[in-house]
Amino acid sequence: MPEGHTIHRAARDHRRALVGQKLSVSSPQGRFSDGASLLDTQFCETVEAFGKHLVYRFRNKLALHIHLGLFGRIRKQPLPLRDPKGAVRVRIAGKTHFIDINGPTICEVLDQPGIDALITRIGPDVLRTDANSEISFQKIQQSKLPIGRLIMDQSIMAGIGNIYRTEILWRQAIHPEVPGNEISRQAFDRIWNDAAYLLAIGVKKNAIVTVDAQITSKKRSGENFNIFGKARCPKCDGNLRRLEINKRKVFVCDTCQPLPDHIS
DNA sequence: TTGATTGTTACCGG
DNA sequence: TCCGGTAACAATCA
Repeated sequence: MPEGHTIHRAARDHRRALVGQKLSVSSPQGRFSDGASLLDTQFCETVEAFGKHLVYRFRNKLALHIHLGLFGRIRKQPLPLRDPKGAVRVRIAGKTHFIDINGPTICEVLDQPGIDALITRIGPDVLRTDANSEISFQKIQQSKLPIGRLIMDQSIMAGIGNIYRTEILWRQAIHPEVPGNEISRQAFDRIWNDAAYLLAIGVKKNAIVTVDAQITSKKRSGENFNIFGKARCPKCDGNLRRLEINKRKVFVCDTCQPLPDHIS
């Protein structure tokens, strides 16, 4: 696994807690399909992420595939086991800690062909050093859809979510409604590189932080945004505009992210 | 109790 | 085939 690789929204030491350990994997609320094949005590060989998908590979050559969706959470706690809090779909217990996975939208056991199909289905992951960004650029260049939609399409490029979409485009002074086929190679590279930079920070801090300097972290979670959910642009102090792309909120500063003249 | 939300997929129709 | 729209699903918090 490439170093520095993300485990989406998971605790930083999640991997260390699992890899190489003898684990008991259970499904307290019976929600993963084919669970029986993983219920026996197993060694976890790797925990790897492909975009927002998590893959836990076990020595028996099967893998647990998790996608947290909007609401899923991973919680790690020291042993001894406690009662599950909320809807725990999977519980993984190691030597010193146990991990509860609450409310994932995908929770299934895959064999190798299944994993291969998953990796093929999603686009290049901005956090992977082996990602081929050229594939993403080609798809964007061939599309008239707004760039704000394209960079969040996980089959085009994997990793960016709704908050990062707004924040990256603001940081790179690109209006979210510019069509993909009007995005230059240079602009695409800035988006890709900024995404890789910000997501790596997110992995390290286990929080979404898109401001450059460590300003106040008055938020409980430690998260810090420039314009997402805000009223005024921190750069020009102008009013931000709120729009919707794909039924999701997007913020834009029309001054700092000008739309080309020929686009109304 | 209600609404909003760091997400994805399936399906339909133009 | 592409693209927009809608619905379904999920858990938690304010």
